[in-house]
Amino acid sequence: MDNKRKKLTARFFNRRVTTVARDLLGKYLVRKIGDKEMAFKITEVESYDGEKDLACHASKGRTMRTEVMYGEAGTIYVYLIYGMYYMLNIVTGPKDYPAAVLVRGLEGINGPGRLTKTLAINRKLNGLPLAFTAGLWIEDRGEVVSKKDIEKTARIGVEYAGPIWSQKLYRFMLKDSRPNKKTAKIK
DNA sequence: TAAGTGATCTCT
DNA sequence: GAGATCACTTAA
Repeated sequence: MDNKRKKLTARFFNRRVTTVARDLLGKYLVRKIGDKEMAFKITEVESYDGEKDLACHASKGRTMRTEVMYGEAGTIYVYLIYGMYYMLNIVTGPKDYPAAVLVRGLEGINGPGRLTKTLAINRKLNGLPLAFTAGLWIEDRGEVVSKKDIEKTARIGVEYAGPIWSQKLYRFMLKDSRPNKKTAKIK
């Protein structure tokens, strides 16, 4: 194994969700399908932190759908939204504490819906541990991300969570790989 | 800017 | 069982 490529373990994910989210920037998401391997740098993430976070699915309590979020750190949480798009999340924090990092953007791929389409991520991965066996894992390739390269903003599409939670700076992105967005309209 | 899409949750 | 909701994308 190449010593520049360190696979992130459950220990990495078993920390505060915002810390994990920030640290995931600059890491590589690796997807292996058959003999083919793809790797993309993570450029944008959001964190969802516990039942108290009204933007978090688990804010309504434990259900069949959210059960995965209560699981072990490093578990893959995939769900379908708007009837068309899969979202990729990584469960963080201790067991029985529902928190997860939503992977929103990779280098060259903007938008969480397109991300999962490109990487062929679907419901079959839901609940699996982030590992070689699932064909999906995250590597540290030795790239250093300094604090000033990280931009913190409010999360997207969570206005229903109310002013307090929708304004939390739980979204992290790399400045230098910022996608060509139209002028950000943050109201 | 509008609309499509289907799983999930909440009420009867 | 029925209806509302939703963390997005694409095409005009």
